[in-house]
Amino acid sequence: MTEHNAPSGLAAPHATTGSSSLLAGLNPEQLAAVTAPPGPALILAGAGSGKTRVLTTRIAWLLQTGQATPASIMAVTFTNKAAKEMQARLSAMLPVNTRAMWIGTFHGLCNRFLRAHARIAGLPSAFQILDTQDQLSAVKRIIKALKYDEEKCVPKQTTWFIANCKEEGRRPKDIQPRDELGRMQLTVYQAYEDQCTREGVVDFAELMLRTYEIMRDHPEVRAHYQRRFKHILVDEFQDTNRLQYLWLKMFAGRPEETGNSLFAVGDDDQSIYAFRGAQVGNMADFEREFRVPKVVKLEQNYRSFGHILDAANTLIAQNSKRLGKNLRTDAGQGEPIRVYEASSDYAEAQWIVEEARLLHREGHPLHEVAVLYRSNAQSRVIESALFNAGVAYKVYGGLRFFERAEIKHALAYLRLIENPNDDTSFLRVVNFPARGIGARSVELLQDAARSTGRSLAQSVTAVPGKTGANLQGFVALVDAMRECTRGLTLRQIIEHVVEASGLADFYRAEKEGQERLENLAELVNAAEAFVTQEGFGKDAVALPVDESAGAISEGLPAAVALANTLPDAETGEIISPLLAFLTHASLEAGDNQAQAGQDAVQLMTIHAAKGLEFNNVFLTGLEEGLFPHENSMNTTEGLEEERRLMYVAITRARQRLNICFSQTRMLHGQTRYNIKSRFLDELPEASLKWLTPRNQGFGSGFAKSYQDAWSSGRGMGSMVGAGAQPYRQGGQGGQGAYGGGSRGGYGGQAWGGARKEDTFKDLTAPLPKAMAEAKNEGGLRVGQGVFHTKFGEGVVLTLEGTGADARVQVNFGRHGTKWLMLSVAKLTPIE
DNA sequence: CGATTTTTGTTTTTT
DNA sequence: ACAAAAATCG
Repeated sequence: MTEHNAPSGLAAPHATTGSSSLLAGLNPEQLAAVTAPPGPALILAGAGSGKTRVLTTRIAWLLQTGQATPASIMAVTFTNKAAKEMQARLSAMLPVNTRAMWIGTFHGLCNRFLRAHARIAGLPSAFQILDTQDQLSAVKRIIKALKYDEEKCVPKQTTWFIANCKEEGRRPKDIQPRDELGRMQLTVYQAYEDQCTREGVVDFAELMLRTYEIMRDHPEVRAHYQRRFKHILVDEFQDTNRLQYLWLKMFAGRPEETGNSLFAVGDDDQSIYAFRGAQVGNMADFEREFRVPKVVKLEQNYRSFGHILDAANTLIAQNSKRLGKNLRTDAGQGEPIRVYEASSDYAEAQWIVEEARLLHREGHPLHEVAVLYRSNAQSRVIESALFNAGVAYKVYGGLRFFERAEIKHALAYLRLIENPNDDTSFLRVVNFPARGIGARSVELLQDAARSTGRSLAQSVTAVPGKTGANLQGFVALVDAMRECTRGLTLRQIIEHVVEASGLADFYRAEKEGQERLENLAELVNAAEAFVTQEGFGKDAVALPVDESAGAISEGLPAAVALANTLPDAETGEIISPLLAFLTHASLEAGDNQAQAGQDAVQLMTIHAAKGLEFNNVFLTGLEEGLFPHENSMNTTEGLEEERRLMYVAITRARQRLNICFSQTRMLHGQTRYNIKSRFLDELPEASLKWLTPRNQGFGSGFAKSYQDAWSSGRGMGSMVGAGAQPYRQGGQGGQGAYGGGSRGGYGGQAWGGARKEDTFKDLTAPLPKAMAEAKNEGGLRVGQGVFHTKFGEGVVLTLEGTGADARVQVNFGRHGTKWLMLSVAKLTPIE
């Protein structure tokens, strides 16, 4: 999203010609970054410090001052969105031929590289790209074929193992297995590689690794690219993994030999992708290995007000391994951060809805209101509340366009047209729509293919009888589609395949198939759009190895794209528009945002919010175990990454930040009692405004939320376990549209999962014994907040026994869950 | 073989 | 709670 140069949303100055105006409006830090002398540069760019502006201005400045030609520039990003934005901003700044530059994602550029060097790479020129789903199904297939126990050699973990190996640059031959599992995984890895080679497919990690290896092993190729790309710029450098760093080093070469400049922009405090292999250490390594003369720090923030930055700075200061950076602003303190403690996730959502409405009434557009959460599961209750209140909202994340089942089915047929030996695609659609080819037939076919080392399509004649005939029928169908679509436009090809495959008929017959039909129609549109506006084949275009500065791109696109064919650099083969589109579909999963531009509250995970900014932010679920997440809070590294995530979340807000948490929350069908997140304690008290009393007990919070829920006539499912009186009435409320009440009311799970048999449907039944007991034992009840001299704040989960035997289970958050004897432990109720 | 029922597994995610 | 994958039945 656009980074503004003032919290008020002041737009960047218009670009004109002349480098002086290009640089106008930059602060001294930004200016130093943009005009850094040739050689390695590391820019430590804080949140909202104008990072994208610096990156694009740097390129423009290099071009304008004649230090670089377009063809000598490579700019690498992680997402297609970032690459597109860079391209767009650059074109707005300068009348420049961005086609001559290599601007794209790591994987997009690798794809471009490998298409140009398919032969050296040992790949068919029409190689296809496996996504994560395809990869998993391929690995599953291999594990089954090897007759390994899926309990021991878990498919998902094995794909993770393979990806990790590749990201460390390790091929099967480089690996020494240590144990049984390692040996199994290695065997699968080897078989997977063989299978990918046989089918002519590569996965994402393979794109990177194969490009790296070619650069490493082919001096003439390496020399060419090192000679060509004098300026390599990298965005979000803190997110690079080991292989990506090696890859960059390979393109840059030794600076003293090549004279190339590697310009890296990143923020170690916003490193939130260690879980998928990102190595923040690459920043420090880069500084050391390349002897970066001076790290430029962009600490002037143009986004948020003072209280928000104070909170962010104070929080992140508690992390140990940092390059060190402190954000500052000229914008004044602004409003304090508001903190709200809710009694339940439901009440939390309710509060957010009310506040969002209030903001809307005050004139804030809804798209300037964002609700952020740690995990996707949290969105549901918020969506419900917004929906019931009639407030427009939009959820980001989830299934993307090209990941939808019907789209993947259609793409599988298209891929088979392009490459009949793509077994993954074959298996996906061989019996979809159903055509009498069951699991047994497929197994026979796989056995036949395995014994001859051929593809499934090549082996159909080896299966005898009726099943064999069915299989041959399927192959004939695909062959017929290939024949019929020869010479057609991309649009016609897809339309034909959707009909001829039977997909259209299948979904027309389905009750719920309407949406899927619409998506298939949308696929045709996407293809059409790809051919026309995207300037077809951007990703698939192969550029001659010996092209000279910019010359190649000048006349090429218009003439050749119209012909819908492009010559391959080396082989002279034709790259079809279909192949180009399939590549596009693999590398760009497609937006999942419907109705863009509609004014709606923005719902997303904190990860998804990185790089975005909003006037009003609601940060939800600040509870121990949820944020920081329980799976990450037991190691220092894990906790520090969670803290960086919190830092990212805070710095999304321009004007108003609201943080909320809840005493109870439904998770996996059980009510959980959490205590507030330690991150709240790590924020400066002076920047916070508590809307609810500190240390408020469960009871008083409940009273309010009960009123809210009851007056709006909604269910009480998540509030069970509060007081006696609302208990019954709440059940009746539960018959309404929402909250799970319509499915037989609340069950025993409301008791922290301790009692499985407490499910009762009679809403007039007397209170369960557990509740009566709980209410009186030492003045404690389930959900009660307590204070312990050693463990600090906690929440009562379970009460057992009476009198001297009375025991209580308490969740103390970071100190874990403890069983305590009431007669021994010093517990003070918090009210 | 194909539909129905049971079991399972649920942090974050781009390419 | 809830969806997707696996197991089981006609």
